[in-house]
Parts: sequence; C-alpha cells; structure tokens
Amino acid sequence: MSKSQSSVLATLEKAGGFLSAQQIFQSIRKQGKSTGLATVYRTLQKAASENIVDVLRKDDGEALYRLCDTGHHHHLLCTNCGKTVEIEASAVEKWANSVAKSNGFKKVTHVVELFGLCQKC
Amino acid sequence: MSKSQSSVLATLEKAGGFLSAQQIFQSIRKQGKSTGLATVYRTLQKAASENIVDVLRKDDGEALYRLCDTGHHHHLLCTNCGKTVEIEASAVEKWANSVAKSNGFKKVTHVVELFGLCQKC
DNA sequence: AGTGATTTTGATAATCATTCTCATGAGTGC
DNA sequence: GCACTCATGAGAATGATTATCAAAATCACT
Ligand SMILES: [Zn+2]
Ligand SMILES: [Zn+2]
Ligand SMILES: [Zn+2]
Ligand SMILES: [Zn+2]
Repeated sequence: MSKSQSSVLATLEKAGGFLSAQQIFQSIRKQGKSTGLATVYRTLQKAASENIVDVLRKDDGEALYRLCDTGHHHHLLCTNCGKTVEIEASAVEKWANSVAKSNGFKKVTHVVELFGLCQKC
Repeated sequence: MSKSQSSVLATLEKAGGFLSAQQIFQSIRKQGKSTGLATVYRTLQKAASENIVDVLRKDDGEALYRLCDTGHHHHLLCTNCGKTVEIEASAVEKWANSVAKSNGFKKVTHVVELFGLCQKC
C-alpha cells in the first residue's frame, strides 16, 4: 500500500462517514499532500472491490464511499431522516448467485436496498 | 399529458421493467417518432416526483426507471445487450419484510435487481 | 550506489449521463 | 386568423468518472 493510497483511506477513516471522491481529493490537497483524481478513484475502486470500502449513490448519482470493515452488506434506509442500518444478508447473496448461474449469467452484481420509515419518523 | 410524454411512459409500460433514459430515447426514435433527450428526462423527472415511476441506479451510476404499478417482480439484466429475465423471489420478499420489522421500520419497500453478462455477451 | 524492469502517479484529455438554453413549434381560446 | 402560453428538441454546458501516457517512484539484483 503506497503513501498516496493510504492517505485516501486515512481521509475516510478520519471522516468516519461517507465522502465523495472529489471531497477526498480536495481534503488531501488541503493537507498539502500531492495527489491526483485518478489515484483517488483508483484507490477507491480497488478498496470497493476488496470490500474494505462501502459505496452508495446520492440521488444525483454521485458515489459516496465509507470505510467499512464489515464486508459486503446492504442497507435499510429511512427515506425521511436518512438513518441507515447495515444488513447481513447471506441468504440473499446465495440466492442471487444461484439465480444468476441458473440463467447463464456471469460477472453478476446485485442491488439490494430496503427503504422505509424508522421508528422516529 | 402530451403525445411526447405519453410515449415515454408507454415505452416503460411495454418494457415492463427497468429502462434507462437513453434506452427509452432510442426506443422511441426507432419507432419513427420524434423526441429529444431533454423531453425524456423531463418526463421521467416529473413522473418520479409523482411516484409514477421507480428509480434505481446501476453500479456505474446510470439511473433506471420502471413504471410503479406493474406487478411486483425483479430482474436479471445483461449490462451489455439489455436482455432481461424476470425473477421469482418470494423468499426475498419474506426476508425483506422480516428484516424491516425487526428493525422497527414501517412502510418498507425494496429494490432487488441483478446485473451481469448473459451467455452471448 | 548503479542499472534496468516494473509499478504508481497525476496532469490532461476523453467519455458519458444528465441538465441547461433558447429558438421553434404546437396547442388553446378569442 | 391572432396573440398567448407552454412543450419540444437540437445543441451547448456541466460534472463525475475513466482512459492516456510520460514522468517519477519503487523494486530486484549486482
Ligand atoms: Zn427516520
Ligand atoms: Zn449482497
Ligand atoms: Zn447480453
Ligand atoms: Zn420484491
């Protein structure tokens, strides 16, 4: 793990929540460190594929990243206040893979998101 | 509702599943009808704000739209050629409801879509 | 340290969905 | 027909993401 790459993840760690790639880029620059957008995106891409970073999309389509040590999972999102709950869904993972295989599909990904109103809302 | 607008929704209805704005645009053009991307996006935007269509985002950030009142079901979509397979997922339905209840969420909806490459692609 | 191979970087250009602009067209009522 | 309003759509602009590629850093081995 190079110096450039770890500063990307360090920025995420310090933030403790979701950041966009552009935010991470500017944050690193403000610290006086050298970096480029390409490196930020490359690092986030690899981190996401290794499940050490969690990705979700804003309404406008921009991707947000968050350090995530719990591996692949899904979310239950309150559509009113934005509260999110992380969900373990191994049953769904297995189901998704078997459905894909039985239909001859490869390189299968899936979107599984739950929306609703939390107790407060 | 103008002629242009209804052809956008008609395209969605005929598809019965998720389509991107670009797919809708090209589909209408292939039918020989006149339309513009701006109109397609405007129509989808308004329809989404009125809850006439559901919106979700692929991994690459592209938005997909579906008519709301079609019977509830899920899809396996080839990200290259657009081939879609309808999926039975009663197990997922039960799972989603139980997860939502155990977290105290109400009025829960869910998005479950699979993406991959079909045999030809 | 020196040398050559391999990997990483980052400025820049390219891509692509989406949005903006605005002149034109279609419709509506008088 | 005529004025008015609103929808349309071609093209430009936006903005995030990705691709290029030469320069820089790192590595492997002497
Ligand atoms: Zn809430
Ligand atoms: Zn999953
Ligand atoms: Zn295909
Ligand atoms: Zn379902």
